[in-house]
Amino acid sequence: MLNLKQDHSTLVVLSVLADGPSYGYAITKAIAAKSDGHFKLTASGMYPLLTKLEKQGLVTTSWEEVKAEGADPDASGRKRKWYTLSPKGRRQLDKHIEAHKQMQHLLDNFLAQTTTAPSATT
Amino acid sequence: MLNLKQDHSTLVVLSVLADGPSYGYAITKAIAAKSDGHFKLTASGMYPLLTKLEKQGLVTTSWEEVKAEGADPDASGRKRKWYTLSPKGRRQLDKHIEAHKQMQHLLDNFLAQTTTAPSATT
DNA sequence: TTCGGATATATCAGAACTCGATATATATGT
DNA sequence: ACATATATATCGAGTTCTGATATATCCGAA
Repeated sequence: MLNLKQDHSTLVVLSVLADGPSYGYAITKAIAAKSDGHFKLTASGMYPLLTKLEKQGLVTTSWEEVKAEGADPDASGRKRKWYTLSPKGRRQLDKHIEAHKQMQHLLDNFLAQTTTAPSATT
Repeated sequence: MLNLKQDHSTLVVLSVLADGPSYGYAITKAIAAKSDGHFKLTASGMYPLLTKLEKQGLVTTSWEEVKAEGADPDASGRKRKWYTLSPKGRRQLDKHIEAHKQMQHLLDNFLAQTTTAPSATT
């Protein structure tokens, strides 16, 4: 189970939001599901990141009340904060994917230049 | 010019040392050269990292005096601290490469699951 | 011969990041 | 009634990041 750092978190969260609006808790679950349980982004990584994305204008937000089944319509239930990918966020996602591909390419090239393998012409 | 973070720095530095012993300044130059000028690891990232690798037993070190051409043999010239990859470091490099490949694989899979591309069946 | 740029190692400090723990509250299943 | 899941959010100790600073030698050009 790999804990994601900010760079990867950003890529992955924006990618999840590219599927449609979602909220913190659900994004956490989506990341675990889509990575087949390999990626983990906990609440203490998620919420500060989402706040940052909002400040950068990559996502827009709105609150929604989650009413319990047959609950008093006037009672205030649990709240969800929805995040929607903005056009700027969409472009940023594409940039992140590009950057990620480039990094892969450069790193592969870098490692290929060396006797990276232990030995054995055996 | 991409500034390397610790994970990538470690991979890249160990990889350079797999070619043979080297020292901080030369490793900096080697990273720039081998990445075709794309990777950058500055002194303030390099030396703390090398110290860490030494503490972890991934590299061994030794000092060497760099004598000036025809200099007084008793005069103390500039010093170099050489770093040599240890067997443990060699194994760690292999692990890092594996981890890096796995991350690539997982991330590619993750991104492939989504409508990541902007649009256009064009 | 003096001066600047390259070589060489290293730390500092403010900022940003990490991550388990904590806080708060509602919803659901047993 | 109680545990677990849903849901958002912050705290704080520790780590990492990065430009700036410190120190000193070497070398070539003016």
